[in-house]
Amino acid sequence: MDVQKSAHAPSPTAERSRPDVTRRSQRSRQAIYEAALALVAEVGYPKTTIEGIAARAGVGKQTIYRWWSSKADVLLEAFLDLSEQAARAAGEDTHAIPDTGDLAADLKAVLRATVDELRDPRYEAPYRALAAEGVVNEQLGRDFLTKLLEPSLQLYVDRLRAAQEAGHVRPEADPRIALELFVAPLAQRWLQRSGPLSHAYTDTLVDYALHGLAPR
Amino acid sequence: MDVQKSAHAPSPTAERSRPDVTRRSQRSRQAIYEAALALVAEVGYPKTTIEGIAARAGVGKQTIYRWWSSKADVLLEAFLDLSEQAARAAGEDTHAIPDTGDLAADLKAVLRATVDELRDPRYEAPYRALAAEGVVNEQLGRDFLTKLLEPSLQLYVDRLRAAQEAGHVRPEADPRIALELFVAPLAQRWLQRSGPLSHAYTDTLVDYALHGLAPR
Amino acid sequence: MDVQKSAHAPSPTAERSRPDVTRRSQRSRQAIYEAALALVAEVGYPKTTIEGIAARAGVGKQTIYRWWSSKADVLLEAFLDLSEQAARAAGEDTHAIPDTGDLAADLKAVLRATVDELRDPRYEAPYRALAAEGVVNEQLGRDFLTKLLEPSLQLYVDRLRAAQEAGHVRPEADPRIALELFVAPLAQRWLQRSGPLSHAYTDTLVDYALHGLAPR
Amino acid sequence: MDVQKSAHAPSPTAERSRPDVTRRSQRSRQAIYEAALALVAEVGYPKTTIEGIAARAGVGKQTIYRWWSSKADVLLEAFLDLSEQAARAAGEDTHAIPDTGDLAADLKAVLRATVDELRDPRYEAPYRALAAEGVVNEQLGRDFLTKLLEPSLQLYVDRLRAAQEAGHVRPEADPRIALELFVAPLAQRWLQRSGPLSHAYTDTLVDYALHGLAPR
DNA sequence: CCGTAAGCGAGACGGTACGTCACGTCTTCGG
DNA sequence: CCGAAGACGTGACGTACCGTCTCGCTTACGG
Repeated sequence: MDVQKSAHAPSPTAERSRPDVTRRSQRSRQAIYEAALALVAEVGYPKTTIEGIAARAGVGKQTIYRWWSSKADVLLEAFLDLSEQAARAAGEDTHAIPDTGDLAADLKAVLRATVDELRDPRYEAPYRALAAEGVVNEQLGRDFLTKLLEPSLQLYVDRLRAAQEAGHVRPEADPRIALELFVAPLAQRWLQRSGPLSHAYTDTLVDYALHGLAPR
Repeated sequence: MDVQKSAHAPSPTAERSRPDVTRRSQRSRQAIYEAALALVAEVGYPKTTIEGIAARAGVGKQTIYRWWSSKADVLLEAFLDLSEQAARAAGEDTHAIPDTGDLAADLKAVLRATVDELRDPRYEAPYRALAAEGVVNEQLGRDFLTKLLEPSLQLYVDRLRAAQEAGHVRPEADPRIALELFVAPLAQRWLQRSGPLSHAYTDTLVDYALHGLAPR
Repeated sequence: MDVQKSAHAPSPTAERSRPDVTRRSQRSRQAIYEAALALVAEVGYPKTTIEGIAARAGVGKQTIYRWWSSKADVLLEAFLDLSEQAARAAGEDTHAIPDTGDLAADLKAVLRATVDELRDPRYEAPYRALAAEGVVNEQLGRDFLTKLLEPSLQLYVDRLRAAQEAGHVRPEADPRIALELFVAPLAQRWLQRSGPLSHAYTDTLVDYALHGLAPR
Repeated sequence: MDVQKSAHAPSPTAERSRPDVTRRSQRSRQAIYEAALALVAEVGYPKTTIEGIAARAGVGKQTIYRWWSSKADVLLEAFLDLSEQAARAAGEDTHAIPDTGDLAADLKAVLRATVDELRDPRYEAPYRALAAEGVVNEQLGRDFLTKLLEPSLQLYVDRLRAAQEAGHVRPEADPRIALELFVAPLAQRWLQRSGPLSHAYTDTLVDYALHGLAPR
């Protein structure tokens, strides 16, 4: 049966006729990523427009709308792509947290690297833009969190668990919360410009978080 | 006397023809505040437009452009006005942190109240919008910080210093950094939706921050 | 040959990025013409706005700005289009001046027809508007003259020259000036409402012009 | 004192509370006339605004709205004032048409003077503006006609009647129409820029009009 | 190996909002 | 109470982008 299928079946599996991924132009995709990052860096996120990205990438607007649903979406993918490139360029486990046995030292080292990264002008503009958009746009916020932040945070969870097993952290402490004690203040300062970022600052955070504010 | 004064000295101090503040319509100003807050709550910040605010407030666009420089600026003032009203309505020392002698209890009480406030739908939308805009727009970010956040943070600084004098906090700890240990994680979770907000959560933060993660 | 031409030479002759005429929507164009003429007739030229035309035509403002430079420009083209349609509808030589051998009779016939046309409410409003705008706006005035008036005036020149050859008009008379003797007074009366328009009036003009005011 | 004055009786006699003419500031009036004429000459009629006139005249907007009903109205009065001044400056019967007994010569002389006047840059801009506005705005058109044009035209009527009595013009000719034969073409050429203005041109008009186009 | 259907660059289209300008009204002060 | 000043509600301006929609034109595949 099904003799007369006649299938111009537009969507094999998809519910909403997604374009044919195999025919996608990688050339255009890369050009769009580059244009998006460049524009955000040059004129800021709000003045970055889809038309502007298309023009700069030498691409039709439809090519953007075909593959992404919004400006924020383009930028998120562009940023992820940038991160991957950077990661690949810098060798494998760039962001894995070392385990020298000295938890405080390991955390300080990683946070110092983070501070340096946050100051890299290539990252600053798009990162801020994504963070801001995520605050207001729930869908993007979730994507930003799961695709970009969670993987890094998981590394802290792993390291803290190892420290617990080694008896360097209170066994009943929840690592998912514990890591916020030094990560959140850093993020906050950077996002809100509420104070200077420095290695000394993150070192202090680690000390306070590990040993508490109350006198021993 | 002074018959031939003729002095129509227009600007006593002004640098560039600012409108005459004494003639400002308080009626319009209030209507604009209300419209702005309502729209942000109803349709979200990005879909809130100056034209929309003007229409809803029954006001000309120019009346907005005359007194504010941007949508964010309007919203910031509207929010400040809302806060002031709320403060006046709730009696004097609403936000002062109590000092019962038990620092942990006092902090937990305040943070629980903060959690409740962050969940108030009247505050959520505009607060998020302002926080997001401040991330990307440096000028607004600074205003947001100094006018809205700093006064609250200062209360923590004061309470922490009192605790230091009472010997409940290590004397060498910097209160400005110390407060970030419990304030920043809460802010972060709320802004990034990276976890549930609850009284239990903030209680935990206070415990971790005061006593540290390392075993005693 | 020419394998690597790569020449995407964008503008062969163009001076400054004119829109692509081949992609122009004829549907919109006609709708704009109709809306413009209707609005001028209904509310008058000064109260006719580009926004109004766009709204009535169901068209974006930009579609007007893309193809025309001003309200007057739209109206001029709309009026030209209207004239062409009317001409096509009325057969070929509508406006050609007949040559029965009796110059006075021929001129009177044509001027009577002109009087009737000037009273047609479809023509009155846009025609007045264009004439008025042309007085003040030199560029439009020239367009109005060359595209709309000159062709008609040329018909008078032709007829007068034929009359000269037939010995019915003084051979040294300049037809370009001569025609003004009966055309200009009619135009003037109509534009300035300085007197009633009637067939008797134009007949009189022709008589005066052909035979002069001085007694014979 | 005067605590219970309360009398803000708005309109003592008038049907529509016209302001008290006796208190009118002549200083402001003159300043407004000058500003209006200057602006029309400098930036053109459409870009001349009431606000601009008020600012340039050092006058409140209300002072203009109190005494005039529209921009066109201001300009008409300003122009009338200018004409009167010019007339007063140039002695009495400037514009009276001479009667030397030679009608053609007299008309040529007057029309030559008119051509010269039409070229005076002080007159050109406001005159054009008023003529154009009058075409489209019936009320102003009538005022323009009766206050500015009719008095001049009447002079031609008078001169033509005198010529009729002297037997130099056909007795059955209607002077009101006859004058249009040379006045309208000149006006038309000037308004529509449909040809050069020169003394030779107006001379020709007079010859054609007086002696006709048909061969004698 | 050739037709056909996709992705593509381009950009016109119906719209919405922008930020500015001028309108005509209204209110405040000073003379 | 006139007049200078100018804030106000209104509405049009001309521009910038939005997201959708054709247009040819490559370009890869499947009969």
